[in-house]
Amino acid sequence: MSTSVALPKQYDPSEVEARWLRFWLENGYFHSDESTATVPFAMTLPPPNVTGSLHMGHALGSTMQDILIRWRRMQGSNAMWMPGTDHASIAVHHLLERDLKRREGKTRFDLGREAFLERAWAWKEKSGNRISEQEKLMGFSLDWQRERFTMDEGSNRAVREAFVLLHEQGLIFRAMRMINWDPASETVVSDLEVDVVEESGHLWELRYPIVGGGEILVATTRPETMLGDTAVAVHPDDARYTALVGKEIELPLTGRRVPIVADSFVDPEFGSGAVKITPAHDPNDYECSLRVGLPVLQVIDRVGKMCAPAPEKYVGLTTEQARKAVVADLEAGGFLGEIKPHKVPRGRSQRSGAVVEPMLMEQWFVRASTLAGPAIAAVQEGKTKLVPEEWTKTYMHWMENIRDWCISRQLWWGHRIPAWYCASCAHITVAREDPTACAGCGGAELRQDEDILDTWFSSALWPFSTLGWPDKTRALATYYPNAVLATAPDIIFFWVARMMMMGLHFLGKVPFRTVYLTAIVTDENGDKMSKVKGNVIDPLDVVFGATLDAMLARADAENAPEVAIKGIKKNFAKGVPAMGADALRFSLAALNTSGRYLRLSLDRVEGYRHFINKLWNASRFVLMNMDGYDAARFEALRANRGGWSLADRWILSRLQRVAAEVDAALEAFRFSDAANAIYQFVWHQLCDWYIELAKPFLLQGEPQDVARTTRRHVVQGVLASVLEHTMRLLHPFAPYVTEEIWQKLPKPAQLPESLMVTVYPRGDEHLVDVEAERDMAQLQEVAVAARMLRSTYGVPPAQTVTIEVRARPPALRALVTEHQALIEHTAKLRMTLCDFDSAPPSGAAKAMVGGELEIAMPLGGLIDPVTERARIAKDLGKTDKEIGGLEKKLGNADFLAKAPPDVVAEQRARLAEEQARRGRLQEALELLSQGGAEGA
RNA sequence: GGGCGGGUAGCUCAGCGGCAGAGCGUCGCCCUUACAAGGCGGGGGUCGCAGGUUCGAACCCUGCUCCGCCCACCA
Repeated sequence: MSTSVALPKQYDPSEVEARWLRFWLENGYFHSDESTATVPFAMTLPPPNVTGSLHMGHALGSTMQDILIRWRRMQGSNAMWMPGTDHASIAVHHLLERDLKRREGKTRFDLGREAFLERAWAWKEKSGNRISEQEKLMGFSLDWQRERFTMDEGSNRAVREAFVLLHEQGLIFRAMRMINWDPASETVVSDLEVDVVEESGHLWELRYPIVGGGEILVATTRPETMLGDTAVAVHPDDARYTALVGKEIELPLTGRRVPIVADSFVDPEFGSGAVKITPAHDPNDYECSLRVGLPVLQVIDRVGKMCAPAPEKYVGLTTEQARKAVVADLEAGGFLGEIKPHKVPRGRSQRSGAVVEPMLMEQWFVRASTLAGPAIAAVQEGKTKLVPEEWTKTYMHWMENIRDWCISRQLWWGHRIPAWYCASCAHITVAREDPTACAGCGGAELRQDEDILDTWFSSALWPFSTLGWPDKTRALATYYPNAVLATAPDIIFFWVARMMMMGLHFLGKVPFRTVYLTAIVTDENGDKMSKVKGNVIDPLDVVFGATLDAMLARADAENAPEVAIKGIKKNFAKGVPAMGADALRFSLAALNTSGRYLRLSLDRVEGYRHFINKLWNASRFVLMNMDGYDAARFEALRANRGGWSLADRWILSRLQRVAAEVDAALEAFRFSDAANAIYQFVWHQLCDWYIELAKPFLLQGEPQDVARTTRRHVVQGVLASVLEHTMRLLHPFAPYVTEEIWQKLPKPAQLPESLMVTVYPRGDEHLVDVEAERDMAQLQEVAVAARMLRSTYGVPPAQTVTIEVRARPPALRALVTEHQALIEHTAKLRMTLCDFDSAPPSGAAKAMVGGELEIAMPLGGLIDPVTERARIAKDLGKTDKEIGGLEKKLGNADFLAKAPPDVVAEQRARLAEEQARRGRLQEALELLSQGGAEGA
């Protein structure tokens, strides 16, 4: 038997969350077993960068994943959620090298490869698991025993295996290509890592003297590259230049002579129709040089400075300095024509921000076009579905136009390329184990390729490398393919597409059945959160709270710029209140509609914190009233349906409906629909109505009053049971508060130790009570109408009013009579039932419910005829408008002939109701005019 | 230059052929013993513009317009 439990009036998440997190972890509830026979449901967490800390994008994505995994686990699936972190090659370099520069004034080259890597590992050991700790605090039920890292032994082995296999198959190769060079990080970056921005620059016109007389005009946005020119090209059909093709020009400043060539890529309409050709530093020019057969002269080096064979005086200058010098010298020599402002697209490295230099270099590539085929087919055939579906086009478009993927990087932190060059022959040995001899000539003098692999190479293998591949493990057999991958749309190309290609290639199966693309979290103004703008809402600040001073101190420690400090002061003037993980999680779910962006503001989260608190207090109320309750006895009463009221039947029916709604919504990844359905149920059905209706029955009566005691027991049981099931429904969204409440609720003995391993409710159609829902809805309308009259006339709460209810249909009369107490309690007044055709007292305020029930509130002299007339006239106006529309529709022969019969019948019924309503309202208005005249 | 998404209440967004909705904000009344982080009630919309299809359009089609985003080697 249960006794009352007292809870604090305000919910304090901090203590509760820490306690249950420990409990879940200690009891291994997050762990999954690949040998379990139940249906597997596996997901892989997109591994965050080891450099990172949890940001709102992670919080959103991971909350949606945790909702799915907790939901499926409760449904009985073998739910596995794989955690891990990514070594994030460039990001780590960036961070460590910046630090090295600041503290010791050194570069990574001063330190050397080995020493640098030592530091990197030390740093990783020290701060690499910070983000995992943060994920735990959010309540994410990741299977921590499986936690992996993209540079751990298993991943290393998978990377080697994949590289070697692809190389054997000719899908990885080494080639001289035009690549994107980041001179700040001194590495190649892939096409995806370059952001092209249109910047304002200039178009310089250069006048190249032709050998033998005359000149030819060329235009360029990068005059400094002329030092590497090896030709001038014109269109072969351009009559202006036909005679010049084959002649040479005297390339200013260099003393070189280069030919005038014809190539059809030249647009005769642009500028002069002649273009300078710099094969080493422009992709177009390089292509042209291949077609025409021109030498390639590299005049810009790895750090973005001019180098030989550029003339001595320019060597060592940055491209920017060189530009000034070259322009000045050209001008001095009379080689400069017009200079016009011009928009130039400029590629910048995403990570370093440096202007990317197109360079011709030998690098390793993945032949993506071959791998893309199956990845395209799999999506076309629906083996993998993208949700929301719109993203399919984006994926397809990119895949169909995919280019070879440059995978080598001139960095140190990462997977070193398993290729060895031989001192005595040209053979390149690619091997799983470090070789001791050249596979070509047997020579012993081998040198391993200095480069490492693009971080995304190991990420591409992640869905199966984490499950033991290349070994054929039980885990791989059970959890591959994953059920769902949830990630942000900005890494569809970087990651999703590449996992699809690699997964299909190595396993012959798609890596996941559904890709759920999350929204991008922005601030309340729709701006992307950025540290520079100072508008970043840190998820853990929301959970634990943060003062403005603490936020500023943190920004200062990160050397945030002045604008960021200003932004923080403006956006977080009062700091961030502590709201708990549940409030944040629920907010993210409730605001996550199918749009591409999710605007988050602290106000919104605060609103949902109110919801958590509301739930807390409703539970408090229930627990305060559980004296003498016995769950077993209730189950017996439930079996024979003894003593059930309309309200009991109604709330239980509503519970079934909300469970069905949540189930359907989660199946369709409609998280906001699911969250809002629960919100609506808890607040507006359970709290606003059922708990209010329960109150009178919870009062302790005389023990010998058996009927009353039984009734009380039923109400207690309904409350406890509905609340218990509500906790289950809500648990994936707000795991902590629901566990806390659930543990305290009186409940049948056979349930497990934790809410998170109970069975998730599914809506049961048989338990939906249509009649109870319909009756309850009508009674609610009556109560609401009565409250409206009361509120309109400002009847003081202390004043007892008796309303008169007039209803025409006998069933409605019976319903109202039977549930008089319900109406009186919820509208806080007394009521009498009168004959429909009897006249209400003069000076009564009136309201209609539908067309056949009227409420009259006698107010004696208190009624204000002006207010009342205006109110009723407005109501009448609306009704007239409705009738007008309906009559027009029903008067239309086409409508009657072509619309489905049920629609026609429905419209007829509505018309009848509206007409009845109009009659009654008109009467009221007339009566009021007489009464009003008398009164005045 | 191509492609994608969006314009619905003051704000944020659902609805995507059959009575225009929610949350928040706003206004009025109320400390009614679960909750003032609360209760009750009210007001608020030519569904971006113009055509078309349909018995019927916020919803489907066409054009226009404005706002985002992604892709693209034009000097």
